[in-house]
Amino acid sequence: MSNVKTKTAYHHGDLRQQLVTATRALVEAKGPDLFSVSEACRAAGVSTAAPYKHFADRTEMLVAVAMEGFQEMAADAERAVSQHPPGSDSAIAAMGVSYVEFAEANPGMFKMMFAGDHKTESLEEAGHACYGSVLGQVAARLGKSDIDDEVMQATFPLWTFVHGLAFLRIEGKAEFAKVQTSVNDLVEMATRQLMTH
Amino acid sequence: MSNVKTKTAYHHGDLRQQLVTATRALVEAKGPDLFSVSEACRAAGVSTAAPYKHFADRTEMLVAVAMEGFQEMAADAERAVSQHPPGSDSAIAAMGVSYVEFAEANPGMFKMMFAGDHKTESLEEAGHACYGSVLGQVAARLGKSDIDDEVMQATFPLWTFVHGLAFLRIEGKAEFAKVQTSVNDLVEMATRQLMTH
DNA sequence: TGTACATCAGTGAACGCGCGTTCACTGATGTAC
DNA sequence: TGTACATCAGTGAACGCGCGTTCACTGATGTAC
Repeated sequence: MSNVKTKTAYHHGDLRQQLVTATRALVEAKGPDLFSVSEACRAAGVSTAAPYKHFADRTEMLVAVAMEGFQEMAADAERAVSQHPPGSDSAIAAMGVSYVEFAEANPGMFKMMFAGDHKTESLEEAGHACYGSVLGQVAARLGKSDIDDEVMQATFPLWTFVHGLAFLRIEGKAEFAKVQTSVNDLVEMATRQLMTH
Repeated sequence: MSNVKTKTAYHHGDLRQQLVTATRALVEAKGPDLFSVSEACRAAGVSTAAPYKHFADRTEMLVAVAMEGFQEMAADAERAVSQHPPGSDSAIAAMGVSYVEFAEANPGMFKMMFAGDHKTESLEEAGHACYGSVLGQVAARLGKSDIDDEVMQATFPLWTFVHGLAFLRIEGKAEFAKVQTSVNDLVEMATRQLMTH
């Protein structure tokens, strides 16, 4: 299989994607700060100089992983929301649940996406796109056709809640606090409560 | 002044505390993963071998900083709660606000305290002590004399919310989401809403 | 189809660097008499 | 009070290590004729 890799990878191959995948695995395994270019190269089976044909530096490799994260997160949210009536509490809650589930499935990447280091215009955009679809649902829920200030004020507490839940679950604090309630129930309850004025 | 330091620090001095302070500053400046023993030594004005008279290794230095964090956090919460009627919504909200304010004042330390690396029994204890005083307030609010399951289920969403708010504010996501509502108002509203069943 | 050439992805060796930790040591301090 | 000694906090040099990045190179591929 390393044979196949080598064959397809050389020249116009998929080394860039292989490196992103390796970087992603390392970010999960030891965190973005402890990720090293050398180790990603070892994992991908190439020399330590190879990445510089695809990325300007170490940071760009991490940014590529974060981008992949935002894209997957957006896709997850889209899938979740599509199974509920648009603008319903359950649609909003479903997006929240998918957010937490993404974080639990990709804790290293999730933390990195929100770590604030390595900011890029395209990363910022990807983040806005994710948040935008939540804003859209809340607007629909409030019977509004555009995203005005009221929509934004109403959405932020929901984000706050699911973001906190994502982190606490990643770090095992749900066990620490002896909570057995499922993510689904927690998010549904909070959505209902926080949407009440 | 480095004179004074040297004079008082040598032999039975306060090098340990000086190193903790230096480590703390570095954790704030560049994060716990990028903290280096050498740099802390430079900051404290001692040789790189000196810390090993006070700490077993690099990790122990970070643990000491996290401990300091939990103690300060607990003190802040105590101070905040003492200015409100015990078991009131406003007392609970005040603890939440102090949590977020601590995080904003010590973002690096805060993230490290919840990062999950470097777990220690005494750190775990310190965390429990912090959470315990919130549980106590919620129990009082619910008219209970002990911390039973209902109290714990009621408390967790509150923690979730303020934890999420702390992180989002640290990372500047409140501006990202164009929210101007103050931390105080956000926490008070959420407390009221999440305490409703 | 065959050949000459330009392109450019990946190589492998090297660089300078800062790191965590260890070691035998030194010399200021505290204590026993 | 003075002296001899034990303690032990801090030194400075050294260790082996893995890192990010650069560099001249090689050789497979795509293209023009």
